[in-house]
Amino acid sequence: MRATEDLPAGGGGPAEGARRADDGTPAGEALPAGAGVPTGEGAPGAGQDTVAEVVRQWRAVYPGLDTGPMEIIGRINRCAALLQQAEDAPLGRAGLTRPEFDLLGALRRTGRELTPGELARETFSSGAAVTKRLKQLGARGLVERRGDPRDRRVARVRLTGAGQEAVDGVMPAQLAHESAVLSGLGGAARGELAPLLAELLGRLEGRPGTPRT
Amino acid sequence: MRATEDLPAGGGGPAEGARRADDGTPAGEALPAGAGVPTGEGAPGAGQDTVAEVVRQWRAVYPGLDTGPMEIIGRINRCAALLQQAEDAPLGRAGLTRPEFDLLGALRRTGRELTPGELARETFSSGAAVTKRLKQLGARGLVERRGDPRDRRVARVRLTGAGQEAVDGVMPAQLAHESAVLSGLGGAARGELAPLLAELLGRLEGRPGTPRT
DNA sequence: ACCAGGTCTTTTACTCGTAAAAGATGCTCG
DNA sequence: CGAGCATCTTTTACGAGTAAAAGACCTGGT
Repeated sequence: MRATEDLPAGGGGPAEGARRADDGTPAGEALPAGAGVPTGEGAPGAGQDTVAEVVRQWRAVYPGLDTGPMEIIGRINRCAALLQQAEDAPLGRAGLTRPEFDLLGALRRTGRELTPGELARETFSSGAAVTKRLKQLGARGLVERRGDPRDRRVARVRLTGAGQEAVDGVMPAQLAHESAVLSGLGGAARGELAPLLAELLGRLEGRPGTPRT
Repeated sequence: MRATEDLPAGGGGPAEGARRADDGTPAGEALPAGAGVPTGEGAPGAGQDTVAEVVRQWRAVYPGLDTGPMEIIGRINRCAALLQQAEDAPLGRAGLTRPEFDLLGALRRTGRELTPGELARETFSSGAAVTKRLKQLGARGLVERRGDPRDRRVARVRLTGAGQEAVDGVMPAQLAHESAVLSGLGGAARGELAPLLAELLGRLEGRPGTPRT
């Protein structure tokens, strides 16, 4: 997760490697956030996820440890990974990657010009990454840049007409696609997940949250 | 996304790019999964997450669209991104990245020798990535490989004593760290999240789920 | 005015992961 | 038996992201 997103996918902002892109996570560290248990496995039934089996294996190895956190964190990580693969079909059709869409989306939702630095913060990515993406999106005619007259260090980036059309053309399909991915989830579950995740995310964001370079 | 994990983090398996993050998410596509709203924002209070603000912006732009999916998917992506940054402190201290830990963890939890292909499936990463990690972990003396006598195409990988010590030394700290990250989340919320995420993950994994190369 | 220090963006060097091709075996079937 | 195809792993080529340094530009104090 990377941590990239801009919202049709539900929310936040820019990409990440969730990223992760992974980041996914860059050269961070590597705790056990949920290795799957892709191998055969006995249980046939529904409702079995790979994380459950991995947790079972770990408990057998370390009977004394509390594996509770794995069941939440591992699942979030795994869900994010699968969602990012499944989620991006409409974007791919439009010839956009998620980080690119996140950037365009930030401009569209805020409705104003943004500087590269602001875009980096909105999309939770590094300034260097934004520079590269702007170069590509500019070459494709989706964004324009002009210098700020007041402060010549600063650039101001805005969507072109084609850029806005691209976002407006993809967004409905993206939201519909995400809706489809979540279908099959009981209505009750859907209603409960959002607030619970909001609480968790609020806590996580409370801490400074490792600002980007 | 990346999307790498092996469990202490809660779950699933290997990385992803998340990323991989990914992003994160590798070169997938880019729906709006939750661009943050890092900018000022008016609301001061607690319980405000960045995704909420992004959703608000999108709704203002597209009043007719159902932004519900964003509130779940965007938050999952953003949580995964933040968790992967916050989560890996103990691993870093041990000199391991998460993908490396995922690999070692797969060997530890299964308790047997695995082939590179099996490791790739367990850790949800590509075979090429496993090859590279095995080279590094082998050079550090954490894993050993020997040829399978029956089938010389196949390699068999196992933890060395040092490798097992590394996992056993880090795992408790990692779980404790993850527990700390989740503290602050009400006990009720903690109890509800795991089964809800399990249901979602089960659905997501039901589909083939883009097998790795 | 000048200069030390800070801000904003881009560039550079590097790492990591992937996809696709290449190698090396094993297996089946005529 | 051996040709052709499948399987397992590694290699190659490349794209993307990051951190850190470099550039360019403001600003406040003296």
